[in-house]
Amino acid sequence: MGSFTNDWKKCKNCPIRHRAFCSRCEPDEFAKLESLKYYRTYNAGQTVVWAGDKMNFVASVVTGTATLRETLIDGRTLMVGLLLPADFLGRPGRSISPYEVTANTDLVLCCFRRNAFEKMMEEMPHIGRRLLEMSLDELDAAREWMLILGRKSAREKIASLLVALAQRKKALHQIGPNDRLNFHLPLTRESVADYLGLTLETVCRQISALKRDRLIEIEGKRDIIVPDLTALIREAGDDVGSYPSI
Amino acid sequence: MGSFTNDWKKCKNCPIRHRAFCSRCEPDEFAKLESLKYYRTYNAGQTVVWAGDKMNFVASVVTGTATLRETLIDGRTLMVGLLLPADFLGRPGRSISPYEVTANTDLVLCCFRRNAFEKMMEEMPHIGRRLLEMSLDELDAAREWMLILGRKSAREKIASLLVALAQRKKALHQIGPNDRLNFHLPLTRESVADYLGLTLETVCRQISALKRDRLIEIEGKRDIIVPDLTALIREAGDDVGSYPSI
DNA sequence: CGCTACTTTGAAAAGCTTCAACCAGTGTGG
DNA sequence: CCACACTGGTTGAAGCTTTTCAAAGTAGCG
Repeated sequence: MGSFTNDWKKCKNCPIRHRAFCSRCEPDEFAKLESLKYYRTYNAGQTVVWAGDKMNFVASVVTGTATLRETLIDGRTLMVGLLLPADFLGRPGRSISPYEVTANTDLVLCCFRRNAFEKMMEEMPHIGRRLLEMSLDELDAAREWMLILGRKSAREKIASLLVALAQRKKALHQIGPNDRLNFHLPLTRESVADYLGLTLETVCRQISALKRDRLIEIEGKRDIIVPDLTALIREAGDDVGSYPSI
Repeated sequence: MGSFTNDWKKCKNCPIRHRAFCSRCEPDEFAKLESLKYYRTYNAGQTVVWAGDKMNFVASVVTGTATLRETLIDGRTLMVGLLLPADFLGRPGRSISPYEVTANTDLVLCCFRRNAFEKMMEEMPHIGRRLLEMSLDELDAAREWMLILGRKSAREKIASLLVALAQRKKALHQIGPNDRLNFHLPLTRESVADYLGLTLETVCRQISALKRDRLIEIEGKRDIIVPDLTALIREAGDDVGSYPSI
């Protein structure tokens, strides 16, 4: 890559600057970060760490997405987390990763050696505070996901995932309440199954059923149109009122 | 209560001092904590906060246990967390509780007004750091629980819960590898079901099945004896090697 | 004694998975 | 260029697991 394509490697141009663990750092602190950070890139499908392996760095996702996956002895697996840009990977104070981390798309990580990061945390209280906030957000998200996994039917699970993706699209693209709401499903049917604790056949059938019942339309295999988000939220078993700005 | 029963109200005698958010505080910091803290007590079954309600304090569990519960519009519920002594309740920076918190047994909380706590966090970096550690532990636990909810069979779910309780008993009571391993199940069948995403009938049947298959023995309704923990771990679908000191 | 809360068990029904076949699109080597 | 394999997706039928509905047993307590 020519240097003119590397603008994002300066902290001040970094696309995740305002949401990552470093979002509250001051200019002089960014200088320190700049001197310690390094980038790693992975291709879609590559594994970042295996479950139980040592991981000597922590990182922010800069671009792309990664999945956290847990496995039982007999091979059954479940995705337990999805890392989006600005999300944090790794854990200060522990070197063994309890889950397998895989690049879901092409992935760029902004990395720090774990020891260096821990020392930085001591020096810059901003970092620890932001990291606490992010962890608590993830904890809330994990618990909401537990409710989906433990109590929702297959149809409700699929609807919940589609609602979540639709909400994200809405938030990112400032889509008005009357615009046509569409988005790309960034996962294979198998990954959806892995995410929701279903089999891929059940995922297929339920997506087909939602289409048949006119709750969604599908272009190609992966592009979803939601004609009536409120109806889809109801199908997900959620309270329409609990969502912002419907 | 006479003052002679209140020894635990001094931080230095507090039973959770070495594990709670304050575990790394210095003597002068404890003085500050002592001046701001106050206690609340709840009876078994009482609600501490309703989902969506404002909560103007944060707290440590001193004695007893509490449950975090999420609910769908039609009334289905799932326990998404179990707070044991030393665990933290509430969230700095947010006042609305996303879940219902209920006292599972008689419960004593060591409380701080949220504003006061947030100011304390600024002043004492120890607190934030310990809280981050605790949150990350909880996040790992939540993700492990997601695997149980999403991929395990009813029998495996029950076995997993019993293994977890057996492990806790072992850790707390220094039980040797050859001692008889028994513990009290601190939940009704209905609560177990709520915890594992099952119905209470399924819980009953699976407990009966485990008993029939000699993987557990039962005294009364709630006292469990585990003759062979390794066998029970296998029944839970877990890797025996992943547990410490079997 | 007769509540009430908790537990157990059975039978039928629903829901999801498993096994199997098949389709569509894409890339590859003869 | 076509045949072939490969990946991802769809659909059907049978079977198994869990839920639902129903009935009845047990223990603690006023």
